[in-house]
Amino acid sequence: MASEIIARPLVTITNVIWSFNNESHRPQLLLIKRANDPMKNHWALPETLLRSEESADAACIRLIDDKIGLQVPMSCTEQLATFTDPKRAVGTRALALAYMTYLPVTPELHPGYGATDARWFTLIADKGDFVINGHDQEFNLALPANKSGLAFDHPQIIQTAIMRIKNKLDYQPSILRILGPTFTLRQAREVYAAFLQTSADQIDNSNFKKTHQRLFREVGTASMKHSGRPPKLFQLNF
Amino acid sequence: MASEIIARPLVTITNVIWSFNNESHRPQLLLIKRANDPMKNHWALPETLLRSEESADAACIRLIDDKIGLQVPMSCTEQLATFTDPKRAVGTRALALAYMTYLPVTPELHPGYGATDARWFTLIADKGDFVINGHDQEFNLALPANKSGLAFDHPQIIQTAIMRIKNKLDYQPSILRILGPTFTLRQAREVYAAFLQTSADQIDNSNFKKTHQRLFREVGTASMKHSGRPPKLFQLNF
DNA sequence: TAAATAAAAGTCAAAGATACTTTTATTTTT
DNA sequence: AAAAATAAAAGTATCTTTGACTTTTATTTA
Repeated sequence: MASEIIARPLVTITNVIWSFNNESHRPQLLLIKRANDPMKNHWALPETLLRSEESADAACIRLIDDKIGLQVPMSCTEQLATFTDPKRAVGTRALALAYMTYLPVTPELHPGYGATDARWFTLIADKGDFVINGHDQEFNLALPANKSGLAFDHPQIIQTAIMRIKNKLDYQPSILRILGPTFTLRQAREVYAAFLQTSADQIDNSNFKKTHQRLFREVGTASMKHSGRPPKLFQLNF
Repeated sequence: MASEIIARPLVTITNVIWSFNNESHRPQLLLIKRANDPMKNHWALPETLLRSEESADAACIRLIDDKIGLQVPMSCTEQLATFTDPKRAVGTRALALAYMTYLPVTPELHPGYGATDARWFTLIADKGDFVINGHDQEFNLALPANKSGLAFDHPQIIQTAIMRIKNKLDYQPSILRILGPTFTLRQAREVYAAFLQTSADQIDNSNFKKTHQRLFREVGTASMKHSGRPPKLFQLNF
């Protein structure tokens, strides 16, 4: 068995970075426009190459610092899955070690580090499909990767991310970290609604509180500028 | 930024292979005794190196064929997680792409392919810890990797596998595939009991059926040799 | 000060889970 | 062959959780 058939692949850390859009009240994710080949000028998930003396966790934290200048703790990041199709990258063998990051803030974006542009794309539902929308274009994630316009197998990675979040909604909704350290029940319902493909007011506030109260605790009352009774503030229990 | 700092790691496919022990009525997993360095003579999970033109899924199927001579479909295998600590292997950089396989049979084991021995170890609970037991020794998975006697970070990988199985027990108990194509409710309860650290008769049969019946369907009645009413046979719905 | 608003808090019936009992189909013992 | 033992299915009653809906409360706006 010749040793040259053993793979020594490149390993890209590919990160699905989520935050919350306070205007549209929707979750959003970060895409960058690639400055270089392969897939130059295509929109893609932020990536970096794993380095020799670095764990994937550390590379993921470094990626976030490089792309958006934020030093986040590991607690807002988790491993998603590893994508290994030998043809997923063109011309070279590269594994994608996919991560997810829940940002508690929505920072201003500055292109750089291999990107000519960087934007937030909001998650919307369209006839049962998930679509990410922003910056005068949108990508339907149900389309095959090469049809969608997104680079590589990134539509599939994002789809996997969405499904993971959806599955965890009822026992460990880490996605709520995008709302910051504290949040109202309405905000939580807005996030849930996006992943369940419904609207926040289809989810009854009282029932939502009853069925999820083990997951968060009350930490005070918000001082709202809008009319109506001020909402209570909650914090995740985990 | 010098290009030599970019990692070109080896990638091992590391597989937690489960089957059911019909004597002890317990789930068991496969360990091999390593024939070569690193970690020569240590018990370890079966592994293989990813090849250049091969997906990780394909490598995992190949590993099972090499180690136990079985051609299994992808449906009995799933990706677990990727372990990337730069110090997890000695002397070289190697990622472990961990998988789980649920074997519907318990084949005879024949050492070979880098192993001087290969055995089934049954999963048992000991004061809240999980322990794997067999072949006149046992490994406590709660101990730090280097204390347990198992190679590399394999105790941590097995622990991750157990937790994944436990979390899926109530919505997609793929682990029941180790019982073969059909199974009785008692057998299912035996598997559940092992991961929930209790005994099968602590789980009420009638209630178990009611709360899990959406997951399996009746496909007939077993012809049992033992005394008592013959049990019904079930099949997974997914 | 009254109306409008938004959210919390409460109610009640239906569905689901849990502890427990009874019945049924089989083997073993007498 | 009948009775006892066994193991599993099937059934029952109570308690808990969920889900649709109503009422109350705290705030802003008219």
